Amino acid sequence: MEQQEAERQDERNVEPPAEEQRSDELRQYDEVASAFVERFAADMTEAGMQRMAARIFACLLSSEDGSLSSAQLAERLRVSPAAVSGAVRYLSQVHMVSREREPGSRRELYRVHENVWHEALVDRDRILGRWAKTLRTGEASIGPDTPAGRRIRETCDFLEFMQQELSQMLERWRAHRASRDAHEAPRDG
Amino acid sequence: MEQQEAERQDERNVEPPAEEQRSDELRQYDEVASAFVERFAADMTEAGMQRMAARIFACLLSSEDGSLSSAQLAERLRVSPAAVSGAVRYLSQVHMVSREREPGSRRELYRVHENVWHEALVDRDRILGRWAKTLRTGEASIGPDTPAGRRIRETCDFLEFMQQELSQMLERWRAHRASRDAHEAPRDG
DNA sequence: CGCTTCTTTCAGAAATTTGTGAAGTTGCAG
DNA sequence: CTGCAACTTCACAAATTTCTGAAAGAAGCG
Repeated sequence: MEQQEAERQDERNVEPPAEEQRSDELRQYDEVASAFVERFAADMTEAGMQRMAARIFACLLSSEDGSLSSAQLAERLRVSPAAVSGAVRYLSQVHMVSREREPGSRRELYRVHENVWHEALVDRDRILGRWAKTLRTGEASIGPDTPAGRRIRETCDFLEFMQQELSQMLERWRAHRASRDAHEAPRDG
Repeated sequence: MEQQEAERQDERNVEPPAEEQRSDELRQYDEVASAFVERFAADMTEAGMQRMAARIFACLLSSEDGSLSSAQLAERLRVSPAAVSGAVRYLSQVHMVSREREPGSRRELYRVHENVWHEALVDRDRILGRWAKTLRTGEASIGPDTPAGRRIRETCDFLEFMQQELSQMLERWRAHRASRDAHEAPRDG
């Protein structure tokens, strides 16, 4: 229920012309990853996510080992460290990215949580809970026996139903993935 | 995965002091419904929905028979008809509100779709589909056998799993509701 | 037909969000 | 303890979104 106006950022900074020559590591990144990052970030943005947060998340997702430092992100996305900092804070708050410290270094690594989607759905669950609470209160104050009250209750019932289903779905996903992995990679175990 | 900064609009125009005296119909509205509308709208806004759209949706949801005219909405929410018009257009696009014409009148009624949530989830399904498509393309271009490729595929697999589950969930909801209604209101059948 | 009523469209003002540069903070290292 | 490297915070600038007033567009009614 919360996608935005559809299009918004089509041709953004997806400029391939590698100005002078950036760090070696980036050569490969510029080639293909950037295209994916910007496109997937656009999808997420359209669905209501903050743009910079979406870009950073996509960038981490498509990175070699799922984690990058602030400086690396700033370089790849061509934005200031400040922008990275702000977006990462947001992503941490919603449990999509975790921060870790490289032992003997001042570098901090941001990593996509292994089960991002699990985390994301837990948050979603929290949101649904808040909505349900508001709706129950509203139903009571408006009057449970009025048409409006009934309509609100119906909505609330649905949300609570969905909340239950959500956790069961995650259960099934874990099972699904487990059996899939057992089948596809029977070696090693 | 797309809730916003948490707080944003706490004390907005929830002013109870009824200026001079507005239309009779509004007396009751101002009392309690407005509080609910603004609060639920805030919840939805925090989850990423456009503010005005959220307010209008909440207002319709808590209205006597689930439908109001542009003028009524403008009056209740204290905004210009123009703002209503824009938000309603958005709500129509995402299938949360439908417009209907009162037969012998120039009035147009906006109505919350009977199964708003069904509609909303269908849209959600569409979004997931788009994401999955982007991810598949990305997986291919980045390389299915790279760590990043595998991570992207995992994400995609999950989304597609969720897409399937979504429709099954709606099925179960219909069953759930049907049995509930049959139990709670066995008369009339 | 033209008047009246209700809604939409459009240009622009206001408010909000987003991103930057610069200064500040933290912590390793010599 | 001084220096440096990496990240964060802050004030401000830019871009975007959101809402309004005014004018135009429909549609019933006399």
